[in-house]
Amino acid sequence: MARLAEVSTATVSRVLSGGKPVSPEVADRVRVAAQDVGYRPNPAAQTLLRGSSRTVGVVVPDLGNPYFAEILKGVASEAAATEHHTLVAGTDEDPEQEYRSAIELARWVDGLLLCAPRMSTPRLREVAEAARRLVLINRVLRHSAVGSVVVDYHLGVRALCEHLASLGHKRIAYLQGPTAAWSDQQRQRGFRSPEASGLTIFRVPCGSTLVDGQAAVDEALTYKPTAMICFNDHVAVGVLSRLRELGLSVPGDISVAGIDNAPMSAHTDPGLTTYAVSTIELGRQAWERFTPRVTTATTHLQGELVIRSSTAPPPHRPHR
Amino acid sequence: MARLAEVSTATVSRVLSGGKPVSPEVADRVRVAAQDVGYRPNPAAQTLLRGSSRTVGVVVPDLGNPYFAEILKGVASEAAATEHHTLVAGTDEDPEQEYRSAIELARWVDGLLLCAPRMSTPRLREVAEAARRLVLINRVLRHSAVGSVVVDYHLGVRALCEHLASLGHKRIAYLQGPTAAWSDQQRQRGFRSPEASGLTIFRVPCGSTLVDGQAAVDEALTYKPTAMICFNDHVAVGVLSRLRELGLSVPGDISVAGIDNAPMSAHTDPGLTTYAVSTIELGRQAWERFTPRVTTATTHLQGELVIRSSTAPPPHRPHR
DNA sequence: CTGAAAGCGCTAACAG
DNA sequence: CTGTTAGCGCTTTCAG
Repeated sequence: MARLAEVSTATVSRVLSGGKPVSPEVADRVRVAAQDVGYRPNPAAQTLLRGSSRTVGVVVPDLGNPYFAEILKGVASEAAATEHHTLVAGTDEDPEQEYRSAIELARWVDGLLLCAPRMSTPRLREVAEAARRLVLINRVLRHSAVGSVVVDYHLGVRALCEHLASLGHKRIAYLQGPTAAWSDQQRQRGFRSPEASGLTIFRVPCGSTLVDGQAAVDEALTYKPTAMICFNDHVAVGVLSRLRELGLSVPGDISVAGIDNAPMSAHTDPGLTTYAVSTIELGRQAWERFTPRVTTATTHLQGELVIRSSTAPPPHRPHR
Repeated sequence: MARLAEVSTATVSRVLSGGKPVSPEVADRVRVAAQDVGYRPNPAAQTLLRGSSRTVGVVVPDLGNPYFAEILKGVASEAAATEHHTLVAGTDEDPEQEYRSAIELARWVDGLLLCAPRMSTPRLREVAEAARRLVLINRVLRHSAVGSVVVDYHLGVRALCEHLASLGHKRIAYLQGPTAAWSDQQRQRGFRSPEASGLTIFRVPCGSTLVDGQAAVDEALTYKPTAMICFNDHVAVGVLSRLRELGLSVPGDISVAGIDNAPMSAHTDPGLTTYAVSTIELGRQAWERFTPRVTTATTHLQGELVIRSSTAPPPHRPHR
């Protein structure tokens, strides 16, 4: 290709990278030749030289989960806008894999976006050392050069509690997220707010998926709650489905609320009351934390209460 | 690090890559030193030398779409199992971006997995030339070294037609997918099957999302169909939601069927009759097409009819 | 403005 | 078994 245009490789490089002093005539010749041969520089060589791959890494517990899929979408789209690539890894909700994937990707990428709800703090710190730049989702770490974007889930739970209390509910079942997940603890903080003080909260082990929700309903019902707050909307959809099977009506017999406002939540029957957070915004914010000018501090994202028809005053007599 | 263990860089490389003749004593010393310093080889340098990045690229129209998210999950997980990384790009359903992303990633990766329903065949051919290895999802291209994994959607439509016909339906609205999408044409092939011969099909422009489905319902109803077949389950969920708003009961007044069997489809009310295809399997199959031993030919994936409660015999009198 | 040459970090080939 | 050396493809000095 350098041969084709009869110039040195250095000149080709100058033309293609742009903004270098090259005579217009030569520049054109090079561009034509490049087009002809379909020449594109080898990115590995560029990376080696520059010390930057123009790539960000995204590590999440489950790539199939729409919540993370949307975050990924937000990041990838921002990244693409500045000629960056996006490397991904799913970790199957396994702390060991969270660590391995993060460490592995860290070597490749300019910046790492990590959602690792279960990784231990020391290991997280190791990752922070290994990565050029690290941004955490829904988790914080005291460490220079580590930024965080966290959703203030305790405010969400608080808002849901206030909403349910104002409807007259007293006994609330909380379907917990994955054990030891940082963001579940955030949610639980909401139950210690003044808005929740008149409520009795029954904690039920659950998880983060539709199937988890479905499975946890029966245990939750043993507490005779008049409302359920679910770890997220997926769980809530599973709950609605199981309640329907049991012949209980929502919100007639029992109210159900989710968290996150998943796309489907506006279309369930009944429509799901939830705490809406914008995952696209989350992705965008996370991306911004990679740019040098932005502080490494923690960004707090607030959501808003979305009241649909899955919540209503409790029945006068408890069901059954 | 080589200094720390008092050996040459070549020896370090031999130890770390494994399977090379090194005395156990030295090997241990190197491993300890590497551990100490936290040394990890520079992947860009390795890539440059090897000519392979151990990376696959995945290009899909919408990273936020659960359908593609699951395919991505399947591929990423298979890739990780063999120490490969996964690079992604979403293309916002834009043919131009489909092309640019594909060409761009092709330079980086060992293999490219491409779902580009709208890209023109000549451009697709260009991508095939640029990529070391190319696998297409739901699309075929006559070209050596290009494999495909396609879902036989015409069989799905055929099965749905047979199912609806056997229930006594005659007037069916089909809510079309994105214009010019290859996989929509596949579906439409199903309407030319014998099973559909007794049916009158009304084609309604729609799209691939929940919101598209919601919006297309009113036009579809002008044909007074007794059943609707939707491009995919997302559309169907949007349809269910709009029909509910209109006060029409499913399946009492009208039957609705989807395609794909999205995770949520078992949990809608009523449960959605659909044609189930395994996206995980799709991802896995796609991955297998990257391994040299596997032929580049097209793999056909079949789904199966899943009958839930959104389909039933038509009402005796048409609604309204 | 352009070419020659060094070197990014690594591993394969070649000596020893 | 181990060290030395060349070179992967590019960009960036440094000369001219």
